[in-house]
Amino acid sequence: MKDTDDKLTSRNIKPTAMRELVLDILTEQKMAISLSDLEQKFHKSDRVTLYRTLKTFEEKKLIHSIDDGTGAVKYALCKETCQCHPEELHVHFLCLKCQHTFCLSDIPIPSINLPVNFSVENINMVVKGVCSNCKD
Amino acid sequence: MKDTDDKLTSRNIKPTAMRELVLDILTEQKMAISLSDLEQKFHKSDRVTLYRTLKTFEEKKLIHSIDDGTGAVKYALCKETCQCHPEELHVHFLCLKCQHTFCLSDIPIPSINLPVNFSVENINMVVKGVCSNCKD
DNA sequence: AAGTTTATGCAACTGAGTTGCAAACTAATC
DNA sequence: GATTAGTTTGCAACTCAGTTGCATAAACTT
Ligand SMILES: [Mn+2]
Ligand SMILES: [Mn+2]
Ligand SMILES: [Zn+2]
Ligand SMILES: [Zn+2]
Repeated sequence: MKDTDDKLTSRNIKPTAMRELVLDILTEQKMAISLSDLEQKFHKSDRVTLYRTLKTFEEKKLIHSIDDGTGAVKYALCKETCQCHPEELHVHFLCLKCQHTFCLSDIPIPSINLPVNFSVENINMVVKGVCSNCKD
Repeated sequence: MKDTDDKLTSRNIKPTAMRELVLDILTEQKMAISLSDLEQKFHKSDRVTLYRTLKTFEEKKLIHSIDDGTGAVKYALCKETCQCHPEELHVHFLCLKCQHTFCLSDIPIPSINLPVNFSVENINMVVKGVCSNCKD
């Protein structure tokens, strides 16, 4: 998996077997997945290793985390060049029927006029509703 | 506490001693508080009762909850007439220094153009950064 | 090869949120 | 005022996500 390795090394992450595997799984996903979801994609796996792998990936901005209020943080790949700055962030969508969490990568988070002397470092915007698949 | 009672009854919540007490504490707060925060305002209290009180308050839209990603949901009073519809919602702010969560009641959540056939029921928008008190 | 750093696996713990159940309390009916 | 029915409260116990410590294994450094 040369391609996978490159993605890891370009983010300064040492490409171990575990990490390649996790990155490949993340790449396959159409929606954001939680640590538990990830764990279940392995037959035998250690929760803590996966946990630390996700932490590393997030620190290095290979993935971003989404707190959609369901109780489990979800993760999804960042775009190649993403540095997760406030201007680069996108809206997320939680479907209340299928419980899937989508990256609305094309929808940037609108900028906000904060009160004076408040400064932004990060923004989490989660829209909840019904997705197109679940629309009756 | 006639005023407190009125607020409760107007939202169809039976005014018990516990509920009056909790509502009074919530009314005093300048920022949103968590269940644990609330618990610590009592000398002797039962976490579960407070938990259920907050749940009831939220169901009846006397308060709204804020998931600011700190691991503990915060709560704050709604405005008198609030029905917590998407158009009525406001932005929240988490200060990464003092960890306080503010209701930016004057800043409505901007409306978003969702992909076709996606519908909104609720939105959570939390801006993280440094508040005016913590600005160095 | 020996030594150093980094990653992994297992056990154990924390803390938020939640449920079940019995006792206490309230409101309604006789 | 006693009887009943419905609601609220308090306590115990549990779930589950997230986290830490530590010992082993693997990967780099000299
Ligand atoms: Mn995303
Ligand atoms: Mn608020
Ligand atoms: Zn759906
Ligand atoms: Zn602050």
